[in-house]
Amino acid sequence: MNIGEIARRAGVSRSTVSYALSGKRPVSEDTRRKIQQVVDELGYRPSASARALANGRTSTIGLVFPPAGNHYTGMQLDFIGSVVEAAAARDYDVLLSPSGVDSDRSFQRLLGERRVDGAILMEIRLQDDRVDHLAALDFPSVTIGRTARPERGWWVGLDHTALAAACVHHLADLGHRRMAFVNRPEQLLRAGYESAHRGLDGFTKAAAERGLTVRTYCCGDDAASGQACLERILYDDPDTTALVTLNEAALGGLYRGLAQAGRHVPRDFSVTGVVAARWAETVNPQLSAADVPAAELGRRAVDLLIERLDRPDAPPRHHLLTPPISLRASTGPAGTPDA
Amino acid sequence: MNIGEIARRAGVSRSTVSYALSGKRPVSEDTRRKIQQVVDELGYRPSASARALANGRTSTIGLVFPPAGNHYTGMQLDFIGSVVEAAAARDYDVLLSPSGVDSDRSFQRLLGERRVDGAILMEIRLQDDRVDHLAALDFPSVTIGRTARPERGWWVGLDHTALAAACVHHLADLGHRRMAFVNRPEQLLRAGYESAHRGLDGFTKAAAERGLTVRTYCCGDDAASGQACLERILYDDPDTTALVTLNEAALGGLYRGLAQAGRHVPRDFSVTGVVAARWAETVNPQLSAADVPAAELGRRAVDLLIERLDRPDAPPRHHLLTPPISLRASTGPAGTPDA
DNA sequence: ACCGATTGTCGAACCGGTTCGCGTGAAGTG
DNA sequence: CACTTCACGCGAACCGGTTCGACAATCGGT
Repeated sequence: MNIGEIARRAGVSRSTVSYALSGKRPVSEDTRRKIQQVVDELGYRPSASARALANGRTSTIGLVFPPAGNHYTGMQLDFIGSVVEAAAARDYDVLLSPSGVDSDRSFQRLLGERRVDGAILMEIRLQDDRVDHLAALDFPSVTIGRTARPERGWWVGLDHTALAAACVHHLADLGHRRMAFVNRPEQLLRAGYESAHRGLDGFTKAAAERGLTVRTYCCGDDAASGQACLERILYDDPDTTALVTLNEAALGGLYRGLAQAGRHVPRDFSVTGVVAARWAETVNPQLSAADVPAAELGRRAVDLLIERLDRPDAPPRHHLLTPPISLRASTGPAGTPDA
Repeated sequence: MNIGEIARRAGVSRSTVSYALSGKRPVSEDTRRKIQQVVDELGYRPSASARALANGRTSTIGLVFPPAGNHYTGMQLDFIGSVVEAAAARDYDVLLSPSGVDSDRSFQRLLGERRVDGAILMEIRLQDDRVDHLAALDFPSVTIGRTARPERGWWVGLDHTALAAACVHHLADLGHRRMAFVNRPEQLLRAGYESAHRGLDGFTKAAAERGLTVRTYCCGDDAASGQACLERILYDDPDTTALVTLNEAALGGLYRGLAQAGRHVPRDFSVTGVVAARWAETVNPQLSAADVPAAELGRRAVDLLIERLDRPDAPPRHHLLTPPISLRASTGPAGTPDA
């Protein structure tokens, strides 16, 4: 069931079959029909490996996603789903690669063995050797998130600085004066994860601007850590009346901690942050938050990558999104702290 | 940077390079070292496409996951993560394919174009044309979940019947006499999703066995539907004191509905079901539930598939798991209904 | 000193497509 | 009717690996 077989049965040469199927050269209507008929009868489909070898394109894009041991968040699932779908719509397959660092085995496979035409990277760090490596190789790639020097790159991303600041302003407008920031785990912050850094930055600056009293915390990516973190927040400053978080996975724990401390949301305590909409709607009360448009980011990343593949020396493009805060039920006016 | 280049620089033939790297024939220590040195210097890696074409193996497995439009659940993310990791550990890549039906374009790509050596299928239905199709082709595959006739297949799965029954018994032992079952969306039930069917079955049979009064519901995969569903449950039978659910995504909504109806969990109302541990720990109070060992299922699926690839006519194998109920904080003794 | 076995390497064919240059027969033109 | 033009299809080379059969050199044995 290879192209030779089709050629034999249709009574033409292999090249004619190839041209008939690809349309890269004209073929008479008669032979085209004959070939198509044989192809349909046998259900022939050209081998992806052979084609890739011959024309140097695999029609596959690599999705490099966070290394193991990380707890995956709902956002990441939405990314993956939307990337795969958008790619499929453009006739590309998606190869998953769990990869942390540059010298990683699976990263080597992707690039060195030329399994993919281009790559999409998630979980970007401000200083990211994978990104530098790919840039040095001039390998077509798009990042979801941006490094400290995003000028020459192709990326889609969220303006975490502005989003965290928007959360602060939202709370400050409601009268909150003492608030906490619950970040991703310290390990990720130290590693330089961009969302953790820029989010922290935006929070800190906006808080200073508004003259607020704030504390910032790192928190593990799970419910138990969230609960512990909240206990610590109230221990460090019992007058805290609000928090901003980037940590989806800790959210349930934060809520539990508040409930156990007898703080009612939103009457006694306001919670907001940057979280995927689906997650925000799951907790009780529903979270007022900047909804991460994960599906849209994924789609746009694919669009950019394919554009880059089609026109190899197009100038870099990017999309920076700043979704608004969706008001739900987790924030409210600050009461008098000691009442 | 192909094998010919390496051969030239090392002063040997292409075949010698191939043998030196694969070890499939002995090569003298001297030339082996020389070749290795050149390879290291140039950072040479053999092209995956060429290799796949030559020896007919892609070293890639396909992961067929649910069609678009579905809300993805946390479980699915854990599957994907663990599959990718387990595959990477065995030197396989994972190709994602969003696919519903047999005749699907991306399904055709996977099989027809021979992009993968084998496949793992998620979201199995009792009658599943994809599974039948693959079986007819004798294409190596493993399903996560099992069809109505699983005897001749390779699969890993959860015993949803037993798990749902265990939930019923757990609640009945606590004294609950009137309970509801919250299933996945009706559309999925009608389509024949195995977890929905077997779960419903197990629930119904166990309830009959214990002489309980029960109602069963289908519920959309999101928080809003969960909330609506709970309202309906209490409207249909205000004396309901417990529920069992398979629907992770609706869980938050169910809880919210209970809170708004003034029912305290677990004092006035018990909730249990079959849910990924991470999710069960996120809600407040934490859910007592049979924890879906998604990561383990994913790992085992990869192991089975690779075993099947390595030994093409080994007899079918499978793993049926029945995780115990983890007692957390969402179930408690039934009070007197009218008190 | 001769012979058979062993060891290490090479050349060629093959996997299944794509693409380039060329030949052939029919149609168009003066 | 001879001559260009064009449309169509063919054969061969190539992509970058793997694998098989053959061959030369070395070795041990008698």
